[in-house]
Amino acid sequence: MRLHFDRCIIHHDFKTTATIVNPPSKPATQGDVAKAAGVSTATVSRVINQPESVRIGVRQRVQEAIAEFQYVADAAARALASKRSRCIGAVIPTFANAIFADGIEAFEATLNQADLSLMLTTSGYDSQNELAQVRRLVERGVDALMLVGLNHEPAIYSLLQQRNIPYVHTWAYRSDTTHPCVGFDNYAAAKQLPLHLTSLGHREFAIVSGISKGNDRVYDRLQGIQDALFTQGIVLARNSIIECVYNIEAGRMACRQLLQSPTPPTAILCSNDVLATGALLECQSSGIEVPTQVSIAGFDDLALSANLTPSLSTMHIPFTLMGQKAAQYLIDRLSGSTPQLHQHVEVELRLRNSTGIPRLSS
Amino acid sequence: MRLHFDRCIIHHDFKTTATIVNPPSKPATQGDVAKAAGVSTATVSRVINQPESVRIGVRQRVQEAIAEFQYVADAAARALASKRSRCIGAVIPTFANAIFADGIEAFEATLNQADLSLMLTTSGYDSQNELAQVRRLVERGVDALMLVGLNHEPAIYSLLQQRNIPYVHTWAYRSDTTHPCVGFDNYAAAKQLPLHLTSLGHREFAIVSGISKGNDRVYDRLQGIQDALFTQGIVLARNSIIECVYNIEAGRMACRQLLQSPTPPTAILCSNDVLATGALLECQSSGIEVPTQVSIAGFDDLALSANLTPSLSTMHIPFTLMGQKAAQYLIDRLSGSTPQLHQHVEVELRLRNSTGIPRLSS
DNA sequence: TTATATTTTGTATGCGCTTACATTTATTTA
DNA sequence: TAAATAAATGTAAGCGCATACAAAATATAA
Repeated sequence: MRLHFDRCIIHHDFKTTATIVNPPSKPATQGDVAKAAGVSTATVSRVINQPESVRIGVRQRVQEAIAEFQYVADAAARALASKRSRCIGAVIPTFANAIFADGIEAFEATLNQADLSLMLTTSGYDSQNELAQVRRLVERGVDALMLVGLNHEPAIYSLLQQRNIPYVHTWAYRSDTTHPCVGFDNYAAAKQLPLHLTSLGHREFAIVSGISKGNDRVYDRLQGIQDALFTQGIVLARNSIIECVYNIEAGRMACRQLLQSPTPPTAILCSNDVLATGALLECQSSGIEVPTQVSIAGFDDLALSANLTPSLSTMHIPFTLMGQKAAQYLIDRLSGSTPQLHQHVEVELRLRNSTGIPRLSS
Repeated sequence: MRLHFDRCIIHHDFKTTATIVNPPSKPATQGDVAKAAGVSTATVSRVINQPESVRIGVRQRVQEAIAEFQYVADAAARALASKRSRCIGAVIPTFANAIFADGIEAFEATLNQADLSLMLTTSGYDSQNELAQVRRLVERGVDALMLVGLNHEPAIYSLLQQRNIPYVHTWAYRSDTTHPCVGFDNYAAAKQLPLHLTSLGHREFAIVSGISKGNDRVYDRLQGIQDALFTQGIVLARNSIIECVYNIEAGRMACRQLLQSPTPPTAILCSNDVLATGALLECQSSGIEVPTQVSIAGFDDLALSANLTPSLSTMHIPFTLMGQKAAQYLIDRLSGSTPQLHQHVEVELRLRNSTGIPRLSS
């Protein structure tokens, strides 16, 4: 559990092993290995790419030679000759807030298991920027691509079709689209929390949403919330819906603004946990009690959410599973099979302590 | 600020432009462009790689042909012929908690400006895993590599030297090392907060640290804190130092354990904001007032930290600048120049509301 | 055993680009 | 204006692999 006390910095450096540092000579080529093993380069290539097709004895000889030379096949040459880079591209909106962390980590891990590498870039929630990033990835020769959300610049698709590059949409699900997707229905999922709150007796709502323009996930969540409320006979006033960027400060400001209204809501529905966290923290810092004075709900179930006080009621998304399935979809596509075009993952309402019965209306 | 109300999901799809979807014909090659422009492939290559070396008239003709064919140079072929992949690798411990978000985002942006792409992988804070990831990246033919922290498996360096791949360490700084680094002195930085707290009158401390084994940044911070306290005549008992993984739950548990002690500390020093956040949230949920009952300090100044109540006193790190400088170091190395081997970025103490004078000792 | 089918291995071409070198064209100098 | 010099362009040789096809080795059938 602890280190012994020590006033000096003793970097526990890894022991500098006595390995002779190989002079910066040229790395061995397939030809070197072939010569050493007494076979042709074709055979070396085969033991690397389809070992079963080489007789066991020969194969071992080659493998020994490979080990001896520390031979590593040149990726560029392989890519050029095979027309496969074994790299997959992905564009996510941002690294911030760890919104995409779990999904991407799982996506990459699954890819790696299939000996595929990930090339990850960010768009900053900007569709033109996304297009530029996709273009960059295509130029890099990625074999397949992952995109967050359903709506993207058409130029992206022509780029992809032109080169016949498989792709998949994630973080969203829709069955009535020609594009492959792996995710969940943001619209349907977003309906659940408002319905829960109306069942608790809430009638005065406000929404803190991300920027819906150009972002189908945000848009769908926003619509889902509004439609759910509408089924309960509730229609929100203009100033009860605030759209802002996904960060905590924005969530705080939006919350403050809503609570300063002459008719403050009894429940604030946020389309993302980052915004909900901001709202919650704003309440904390201004002494407003949650959920007794106002209920707050989020969406995404980030790591932080369950640990806030009060813990945040939110929608849990199986990001890890989603990332794995998205990766598997592309792997399958690349292997020639035709996986299911639309894949759904189940979300789950997590009712915690930031939501409760409404205060007595004033 | 808002959308008009609408009960139907209207995905504001991008207009499906009437662009004829190019048949999946083969992408144009340099040869096609050359023929169309009436020049040799060498000239096409030149207008792409060193436009100034081609006469303006010819250059334009070639550029028109490139545009007409929508020609994009094949990355694999370029890499094979030029022996440069224009890809840079990076291994970070994790995507979680957004600890590395700002730094990596800046690192990638700077790389992109130099027409370099990033290949990002995670090690899960495991040095063997890190080695495996580095191996993967080297096999992919990255031109250079970025590594977080100072201590790594020696095998990594032999791999890199063998192939003469430039690399840089980040998130840490040390002048007495042969390895290039861009970052800050974790040891020196970690000393500041404890000294501030002793100046406030604190004498009873506890530390919540990350796992120091195999992690030089955590180790240095831990030593820095202990050494700073030592200069004030304070030596911590074994059970006042807790090492745990970097997540909020762990921070909460550590905090709970410390506060349950018969002689609870008046100040808890955390080597990271994630742990500090956990500690703070634990205090909130168990009704312990911060800083009146216990002061809590963090390290890193994550986006969340300033928004907690009370806001977290912590050490601000210029992650964006650090990422930019690290990228620039590699860009310079690749361009043949010899940038400064050790580059330092300034950290800054951010005293906020989670620290204060100690409670009356019981 | 021989003829035939099957598996294993080698030969040789080319993936699409960069670049050293040779050649041509433009520019400068005397 | 011609000769010398400099700049622009073309020629052609790979870069290191994968793979179609041919050839050789082995297994199977008759």
